[in-house]
Amino acid sequence: MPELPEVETYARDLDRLLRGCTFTGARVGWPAQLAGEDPGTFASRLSGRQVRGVSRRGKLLVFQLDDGALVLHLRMSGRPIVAGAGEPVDPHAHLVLDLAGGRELRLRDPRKFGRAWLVADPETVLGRLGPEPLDPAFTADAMARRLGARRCRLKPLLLDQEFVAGLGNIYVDESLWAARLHPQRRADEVGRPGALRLHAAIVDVLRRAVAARGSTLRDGGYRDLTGNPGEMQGSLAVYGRAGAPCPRCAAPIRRIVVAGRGTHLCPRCQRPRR
DNA sequence: AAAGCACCCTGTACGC
DNA sequence: TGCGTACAGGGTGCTT
Repeated sequence: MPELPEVETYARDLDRLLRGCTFTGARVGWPAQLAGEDPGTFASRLSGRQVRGVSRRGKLLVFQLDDGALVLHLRMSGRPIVAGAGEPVDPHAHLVLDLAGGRELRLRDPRKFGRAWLVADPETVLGRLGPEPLDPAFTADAMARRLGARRCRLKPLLLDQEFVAGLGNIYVDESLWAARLHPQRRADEVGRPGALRLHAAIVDVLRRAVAARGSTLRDGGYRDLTGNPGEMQGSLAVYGRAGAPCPRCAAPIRRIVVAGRGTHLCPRCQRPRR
């Protein structure tokens, strides 16, 4: 569930809470979440490591340690929680990392898709990610050039983390609506004007979503570290709004399936070709 | 290169 | 109310 804005919110809050803290142990309830590593080895390697800072790359959380890094991917249902060691542990918190001083970093993840890596160099996990959309290096010119080299549809291309890092289903749909581009348009057919609109739309949508601390679509959906919902859901134009009026032209929003993913668009603003 | 599918898991929403 | 089914904000691996 968490995309770039939600993970950015976690990273900022975790950095404030955990910078300077030391891990003292780990309990692993679902070993597959360690990507093959032995739980005992993981726990002993993590013990004694101090958190230098917490940041985000794409949809991944990066805990820079005094030696190496802990990288977390929350995938569909992951949510980090910082709690006192005495507080009741949610049955879905399969990964619990002990902190000196009586606190714990817990990973609540009902679907168990989340992954944790303890690596010497975070680039071993992050190395294939595409550009950061909120970084100045993500330019409209580069966007136009790279779109022109691809013949696939816009929707799966924007979901591809090697093309651009951090976008997921919500913010791809929102960006395509803002840019007035149909999700099934071929990337090399949008032209320079389309590429410039798409670049501006991605940056604008993500900036607003970060400022709003993410989108919470339903109960049981995204919550920040404290359990509070985001505020972006009220500003979404198309995602989850099938049948509701387009904010721009009032035509009913439509939901279709593109590349196996639910996709929301305005059939009037986003024509298959224009 | 691009597209389609199975798969990894469980909770929730919805139709009957 | 209970039950079956489809679907979910992510990603990988394989085949065509």
